[in-house]
Formats: sequence, structure tokens, C-alpha cells
Amino acid sequence: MGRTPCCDNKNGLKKGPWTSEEDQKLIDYIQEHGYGNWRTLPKNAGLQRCGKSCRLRWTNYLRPDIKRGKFSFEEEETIIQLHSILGNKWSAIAARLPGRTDNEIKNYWNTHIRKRLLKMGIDPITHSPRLDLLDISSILNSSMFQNNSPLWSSQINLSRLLGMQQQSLINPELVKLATYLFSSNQQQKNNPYLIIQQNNVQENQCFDNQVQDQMAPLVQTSQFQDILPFSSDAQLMQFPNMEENLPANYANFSTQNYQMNDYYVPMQQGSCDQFIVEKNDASEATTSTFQSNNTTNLSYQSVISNLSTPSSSPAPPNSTSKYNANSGSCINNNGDDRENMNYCSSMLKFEIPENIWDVDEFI
DNA sequence: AACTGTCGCAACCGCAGCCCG
DNA sequence: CCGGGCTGCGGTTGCGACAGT
Repeated sequence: MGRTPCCDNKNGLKKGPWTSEEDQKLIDYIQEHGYGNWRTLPKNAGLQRCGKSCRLRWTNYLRPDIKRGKFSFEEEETIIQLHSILGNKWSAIAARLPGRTDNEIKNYWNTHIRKRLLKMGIDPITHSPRLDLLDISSILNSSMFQNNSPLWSSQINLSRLLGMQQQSLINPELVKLATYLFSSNQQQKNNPYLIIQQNNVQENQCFDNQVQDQMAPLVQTSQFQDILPFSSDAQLMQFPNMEENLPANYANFSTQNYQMNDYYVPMQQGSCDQFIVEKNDASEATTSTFQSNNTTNLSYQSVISNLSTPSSSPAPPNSTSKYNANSGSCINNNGDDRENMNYCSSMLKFEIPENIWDVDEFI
């Protein structure tokens, strides 16, 4: 439209950091007259600033209801969850975080959370594991590609898959597939747990036995049996020393014994049509379970409380949500249709293709 | 102590949408 | 309906603080 910018310098308007005197003038004026009509406000308040600068200073810094200081774990987790739903809609995210401004959240995301997710091997945009960091050869050597695998008979064209490696970076379905293959590769090592070493995902095959030993009891408590992937006591029996290794205090256990870049994903393969997503608040960890309605189960659990500071999950108590894998919608026990399942899971999206064995469909 | 590189945050910039005459 | 003004939003930048050498 070609209108003149409101903040041109032809009037000698001041730019740059605000002084305390300017702040006080702005505060005094707004307290007396309220805000509105930002274009005329600076003149009336005796400020050599443009209205835009005044509005920004007020909304991002001087507003009395602004909460300063470090982000709490609850806030951080909320930001991650909301970002997985809303993307870079900082104002929308800020609207759900009382006292925080969009600018502050945006800065915090770019300087802390985004870097952390990248370091963990998670794409901060898609909130999915980054396929470009996966060792594709180890994926291809996974159980699914052994000649006794059901997939062997499906005549997969491996070179075709390799050729799609780059393209797969932008194909969400292939990302899902690779994620699943990746998990299967870990499972092949007769290990019920998958630790994603987020510092270097390429070294996933180097399983950290120490962490494994620490994590094993995590899922062996009666507290977790209801949300575990294992459908029977017999399956639970495959874990040794389940009573001895039980931590006295799970919350302390989860926050003190793990590195922030470790994820813990017990899995069993299977086809899934529909999942139940649960959040166990008593655990002070975010726990999500995907349970198929078939005979085989698949579960995903993320210990998210190791991100920064020990704290509790922001979700309301007793929140249980059902996630329909086909529609992608997430409905909690109050019947509210959540926009995205990530509200009740965590930063990692785990979606299992409806027909995982039909690999050709993804290529 | 001096220099250099990195990080974090406040502030700026430009664009888009809404409102109103 | 149209155009100008205002506001809000998201991306980017500049600079001070801090860490490392």
C-alpha cells in the first residue's frame, strides 16, 4: 500500500535501548491514561519514540503482569507441546502461558529449546526424530531385512529405498517408516528398551548398558503396569530383578539418574489401528502408551522430566486421552477434541503406519 | 590482562490483517 | 468497495555479557 513507516527517523525519534527515565514516563502515562492509539501516545507522554517502540516496550517489558526469570519445567514442557501443535505461533503460545510474552517465548525457543531438540536428534519443526541423523545402513541391517523376516518375502527393493534417502527427509511417511525400522533394529538385539542417544543418534547401536540397568526398573513397578506395553504378567517376567531395582522414589530417580539427552522407549512391534494415550501424572514424568486393539501391542514412553529441572507435568490430574491414529485427533476423557495428540504425549511424535508391513506403499 | 568467539536477549523491521471513514 | 491507518505478529539484528584461550 506504500504507506510511510511509523518509525522513520525524519522526526529524530530515538531508537535503541530504553532508559529508566523513558520507562518511567511510559509507565506513568499508561497508568494515568491507559494505553491505546500508540501513534499518539509517545507525543502525549513526552517520549521521543515511535508508537511501535512504545507498544513493544510496554507489552514485552513494562507490563505489570509480566513474569520475569527462568522458565520453569512446566512452562518449558508446555511450550514444546504447544509448539508441536501450533508451530511458530508465538502469540498463541504466549496466550497459554500467563505472564510470558511472545517475544520472550520466541527467544527462549530459539536459544534454548530449539538447540536442545537439535542436539537430541529431534527436528524442532516436525518434533520427529531426524532421519538425516540416522544410520541408514543399520536400519537396513535391522531384523526387518533379515531373510527370516516377514519383510524379506515382500521383495523390498533396497536400492530403491537407499535412493530415496534424501527424498525421505521431506516425506513424512518415510520418516515414520524409518523411525519404526530404527526401533526394530534396536529390538533385534533382544533388548526391550531403546535408548536414543540424542547427542549422536548415529551411535544408537552402542547401547548404554549402565543407563539400561538404571532404566529397567522404571517400567517394572506396579505403578506402571497399567500403562506398560506388556499385555500379560508373563511378558513382565522377562525383566530380571524387578523388585530389587525398584527406585524408592521414582521422581528423584527419573530426574537424577538420567542425562537430558536420553530417551527411553520400550517397544514391542505390532500393527496398530488405534491407540490409547495416557498421561501418568503421579510419576512426575510424561508417559504415553499406545496400545493397539489387536493382539499385539506397541508402546512408547518418554521420560521427559529429564529435560531440565525436576518438576511435575502440567497436565491436569487423571487426564486420559484416546488417540485415533487414523484421524490424528486426540480426545481426552472429557470428550474434548484436542487438536493434536502431542498435547498429551510429548515432544516426540510416534506414529505407526496403519500397515507397516506394506513397505512398498511408502516408497 | 587482553583478545576473541559465543550466547542471550531486547529491540527493530517489514509484512499482513483488521478496522473504519 | 476501496484505501489509509493502526495493530499485531514473526523473523532478524545489534550489542552487552560471559566464557575460553
